[in-house]
Amino acid sequence: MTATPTPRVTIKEVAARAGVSKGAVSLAFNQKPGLSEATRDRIFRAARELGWAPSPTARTLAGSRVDVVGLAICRPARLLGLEPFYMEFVSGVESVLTEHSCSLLLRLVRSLEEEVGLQESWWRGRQIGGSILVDFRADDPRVATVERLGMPVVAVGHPSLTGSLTSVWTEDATAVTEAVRYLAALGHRRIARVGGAATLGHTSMRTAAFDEAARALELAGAWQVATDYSGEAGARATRSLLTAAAPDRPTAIVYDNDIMAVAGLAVAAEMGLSVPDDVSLLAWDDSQLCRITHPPLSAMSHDVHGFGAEAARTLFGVITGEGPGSHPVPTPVLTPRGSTAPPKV
Amino acid sequence: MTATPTPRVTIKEVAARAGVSKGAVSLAFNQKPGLSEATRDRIFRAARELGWAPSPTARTLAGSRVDVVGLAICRPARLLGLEPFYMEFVSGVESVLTEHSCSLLLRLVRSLEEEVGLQESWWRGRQIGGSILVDFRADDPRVATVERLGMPVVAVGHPSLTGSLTSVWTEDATAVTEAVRYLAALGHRRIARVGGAATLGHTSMRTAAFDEAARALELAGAWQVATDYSGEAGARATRSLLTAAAPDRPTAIVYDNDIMAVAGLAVAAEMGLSVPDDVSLLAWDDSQLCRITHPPLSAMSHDVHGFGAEAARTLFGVITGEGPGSHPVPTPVLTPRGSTAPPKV
DNA sequence: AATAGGGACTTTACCGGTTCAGAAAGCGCT
DNA sequence: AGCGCTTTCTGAACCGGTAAAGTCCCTATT
Repeated sequence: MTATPTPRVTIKEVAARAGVSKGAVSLAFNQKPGLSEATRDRIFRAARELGWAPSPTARTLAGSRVDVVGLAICRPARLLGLEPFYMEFVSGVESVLTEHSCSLLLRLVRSLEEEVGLQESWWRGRQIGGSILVDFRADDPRVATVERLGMPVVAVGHPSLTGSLTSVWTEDATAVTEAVRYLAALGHRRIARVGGAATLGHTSMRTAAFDEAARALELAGAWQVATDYSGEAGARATRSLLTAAAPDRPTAIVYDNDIMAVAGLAVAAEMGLSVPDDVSLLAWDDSQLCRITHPPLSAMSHDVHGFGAEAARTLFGVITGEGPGSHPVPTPVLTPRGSTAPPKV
Repeated sequence: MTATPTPRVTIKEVAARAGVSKGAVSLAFNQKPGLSEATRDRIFRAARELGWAPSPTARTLAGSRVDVVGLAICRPARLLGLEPFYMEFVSGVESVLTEHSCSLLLRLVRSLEEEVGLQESWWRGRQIGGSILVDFRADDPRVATVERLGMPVVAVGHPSLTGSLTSVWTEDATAVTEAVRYLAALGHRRIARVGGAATLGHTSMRTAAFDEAARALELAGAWQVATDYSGEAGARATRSLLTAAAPDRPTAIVYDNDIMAVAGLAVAAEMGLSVPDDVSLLAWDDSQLCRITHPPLSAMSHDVHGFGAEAARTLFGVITGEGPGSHPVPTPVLTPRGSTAPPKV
C-alpha cells in the first residue's frame, strides 16, 4: 500500500517506443498474423529495452485464458506437514506448469464444503484457468459443481468416483491384490491392512480389494483398520494388531502410506518383535523415507512426481478443449526390501 | 477455452437490480462512506441474490491491492517432497492467509537466479501483493532486487543475512549452543554435527556456533559435515562418522533436520550400534517423524507451523505499510526423548 | 482503367471493477 | 427567499490489455 512506488511500464510505452499502436504490440506478443517481421522485431526490441511483459491481470480481464491452476487440499494441516505424498505430487505438478509458465494457486482447506466454495469463487472470479481436484470420495459434490460451472478440471481419482470428469488415477485395487498375493506367496496366512481415511474413495476401494483378495486366497486371518494417515494413528493401529498372542496375530501388515509404515516399524521394535522375522511390513507410496529405515521398508512404490506431472498435463488437455478422458497411470509396483520375508513362526 | 460457458454476473447486474450505479455498488463493497444504510442494504441484498462477488482481477487492474502472496522455494523437487519442514511452514502461512481471504502462489524454482526473475515478474505483473522469501544465503541478491522494486516482503532468515528487509527468524546459534551444551552435560566429549546445505546462510551460522561451542566446552572431538538435507546424505554422513574405531568416533550426533536423524538412526541400527547407548542422536525441527521412530528421537523442537503463521502475519504488516522490523520467533527448545543419554563407552 | 484481394496496421469497443469530480436533494439559518 | 453545507448518488475516465472491425496502400486480375 504505502510501499515505495514501482515505475510501471505498460503496453503504451512499448508501442510508443516502437512507433506502433497498442494493438500491434498485442498482436506481436500473441504471435498472431498481420505484422511484418521488421515491425515484430522492433516491437520485441522495444519491449526488451523497457523490460516490459504483458500484465497477466489485464490479459485475464480482457478475456484471454488464465495462467494459474488451482489446487485445494483438504486435510488437517498437522497431517499434511508430514505426508511426503503431497509435496511430491505438487512438485510433479509444478514441473509441468513451469513449462507453460503457469503458476499454482495452493490452498489448504478444512472441509469439502469449503473447497467447493473456494473452487467456485476461484473460477467465477477468473482466478484460475482450471483446477486439480484430489481426495475424491463417494458421491463427491465437486463433480456436480464443476459440471454446472463448466470449469476445466482434472480429477485425481478412480473413474468410478469422478463421474464424467477427466480423471488421472492408479489401479489401487490391483495393487492391493498384488500386495496381498505377494505376502501370501511368502507364506503369510494372517495379514492385516492399516488403511487411510475411511471417507476417501480410494480407501474404500482398497478395502474392498483387500477383502476380496483375502477371500480368494482363503487367508486364515485378515484385519483392516482405518486411520487418519498420521504416524500416531499408524502406531496405534500396529500396536493393537500386534498385542494379540502369537498364534492369533497377523504376521504381515500392509500400510496405506509410508509414514504409518515407519511408525509401525518403530512399534514392532518397541514390542521386541523383529522385522521381518516376526512380522513383515509393507509400505505404500514409497518416498525416500522407506529407504532410510532399518530394515528398509518393502513398498508398493509409485512415481508420485510423475503422477502429479501427468495430472497437470491432463489438465492442460482439458483446458485446451480435449474431450473428457480417463488417464490411468502405472499401477504401484512391489519393491521388496528388507521388511518382508516368509514368516518364521 | 472450449469449456461450456459460465454465466458471469458482474457489478452492472447488481447495480441494475439494486437500482443504483456501478459506483454505488463499489462504494458499498469497499465500505466507503457516502451511502445511506438503506441503499447499502439494498445493494448487498441484490448481490447476495445474484451470487455476486467482486472480481479480484478487475479490482487489481483498477489499482487496489492484490490478495495473493508469493512463495518460491528453491530446492530440488526430490528433496522437497520429503522435507516435512516446508509443508508445515506452508500450512502455517495458509492458516493466516485464509483469515484475510488471501491465497498463496507457490512455485518451486531450480535456482536463486530463477527466483529473482520470478519475484520480479510476479511483482511487476501485479500477480502478488507481497512475498515470503526463504532460504537466505550470504549476500543474497534478493535483498537488492526487492529494495529496488519497493516490493513488500518478509524475509525468513537471520537479520544479518536479510539486510534492511523485515525479517522473521529463529536464533539458530543459541539453539546449536544449547544442543551441544546438553550433550556435553550428559558427558559427551566427542560430538558431531550433520549440517544442511553449506550455501544456506543459517547453515553457516549454525556451523560457526557449533565450532564456538565446541571450543568453549573444550570437547575432545568435534566434527561437522555438510549435506543436501536428504535422508541419503544423512545416512552417508552418519556411516562415515561412525566407521571410526570406538575410542575415536563421536558418541553423539546432531542433525540439521529430522529426516537425516531418522536415516542416522537406521544406520546406527544397521551397524549394530545401540541408540542411545553407543551413540546419542539429536534431531532438528521435530516433526511428527521424531516421535514415531524407535527409540523416539530427541530433538531441538520448533513450532514450524507457528513460524509460518508469524511470517504471514508479518508480511501483512509490511504490506499495510509498517516500517521494517525484526521479528524473532521462539528459539528451538530441546525436547529430550529416547535417543540421547550419557555415553556408555 | 476499374475492381477485387491481401497485407500491415490503426481504431475502437470492451473486460469488470475503482475513483473522483460534480449534480441533486434536503436542511438550517439569516 | 436566498445561501451555503452536507449527504447521497451518478457519470465518466481509467487500469492494461485483447479482439474485431476499419483504413490505407500495393499488387494482380479482368
